[in-house]
Amino acid sequence: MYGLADCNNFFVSCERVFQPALNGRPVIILSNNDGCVIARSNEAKRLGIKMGHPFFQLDTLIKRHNIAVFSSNYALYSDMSRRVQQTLRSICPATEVYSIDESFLNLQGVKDEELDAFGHYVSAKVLKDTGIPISVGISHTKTLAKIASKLCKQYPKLRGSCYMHRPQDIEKVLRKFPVEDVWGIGRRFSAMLKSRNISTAYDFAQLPLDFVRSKMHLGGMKTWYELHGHPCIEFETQIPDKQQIMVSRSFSKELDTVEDVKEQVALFISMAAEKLRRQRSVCQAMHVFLLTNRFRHEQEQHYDNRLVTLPAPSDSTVELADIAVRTAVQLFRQGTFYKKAGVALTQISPKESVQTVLFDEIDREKHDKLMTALDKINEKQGQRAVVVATAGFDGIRMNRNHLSQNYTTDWNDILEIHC
DNA sequence: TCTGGGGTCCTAGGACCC
DNA sequence: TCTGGGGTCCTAGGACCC
Repeated sequence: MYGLADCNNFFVSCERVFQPALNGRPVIILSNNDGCVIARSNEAKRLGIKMGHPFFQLDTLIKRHNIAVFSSNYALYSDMSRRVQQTLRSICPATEVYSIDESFLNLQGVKDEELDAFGHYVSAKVLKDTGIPISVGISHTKTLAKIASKLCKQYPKLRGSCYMHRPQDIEKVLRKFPVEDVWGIGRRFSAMLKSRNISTAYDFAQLPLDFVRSKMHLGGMKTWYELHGHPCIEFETQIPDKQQIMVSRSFSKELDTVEDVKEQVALFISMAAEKLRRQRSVCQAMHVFLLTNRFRHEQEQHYDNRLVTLPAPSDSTVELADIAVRTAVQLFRQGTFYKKAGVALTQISPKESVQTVLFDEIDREKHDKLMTALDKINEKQGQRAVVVATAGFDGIRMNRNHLSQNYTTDWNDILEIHC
């Protein structure tokens, strides 16, 4: 049996833990740069606010319904996520962190007749320890467990956990479950299925496997088998290293000077390099890109980008920033307004297994020492206490006009709560 | 005025090898 | 009438996820 623990309206729930007055009130959380809606409370969902809806179009609705608005506060959400995972790990035989708000649970060792009670225990324990309400789904496969957890959100009577195992119950659920909500069936495939009158998970599961294979390939087949109760997506115990590390942002104001672009790119590559070092990897290529505002149709559109291969694998912010900034300067067009920029590190490999280059112009040992010192200082003194000079001290040019406090991670904010 | 930011896997097709 | 047949590796693009 597979379990899934899914935090309800996670970002909203995080804000509510520290501001209980928000309970019962519609709440929305905005994407970076306060661009669009990325999380909604049930009340906000009922008002018809959709995922991804542009924030600036919601003015009147927000006033009329007294909707609480927050910029995304990832420092808070990451820390709350860590707490939820900690509780889950303390009571489950094993867990697989799937995303910031979801973990799969390995239920080996829990007897069948105890699974229902166990699910409810997990749900209650996480709420008690962290203040975050969750929905637990338990079934024969990951895909079915996902469906079971979604049922909890629909039916409060289930009290935060749904153990779905009897064939007749599963069939009953699948007959009502929209095919587009099935894990693994996205927008494109649901449109294709709907045009053929396949509208529920049950309809999909009744399709001949050959059809699924021909139209939806391996991924579709896995989903099909999983809906029939045959596991195809296994439990992953260890988190694999990232094969790509990307940092990119939209800016509050478009950038049209090469200095501004250099500064932001230097900042992004520093953040990416830090993530790279955290997983003890090096990269041998980077992708740098600059984008104009895709919503300004009257303006000429550019996607200026370049893939650069490094002379040797590296994890040094100094070296990577130098290359990234020089690439950005080459890409920069005078008279162009850039709305977004980013870097992606690729060709990533473990640091230990790297082959040294014979004619290396860089003193790797020196860079390593410097990076270790830099990471240590920044860990202690807060991010960006020390930066490469090109990155400047102003941070990312981003709107975050509705930010809550860092209740759990920032010492000043913690003091304020307790005083 | 204002429209997010990450990731993964799979497949098809081209380059290249013998 | 006529085209060799396997392979591997890499990349771009499309699908998906949150």
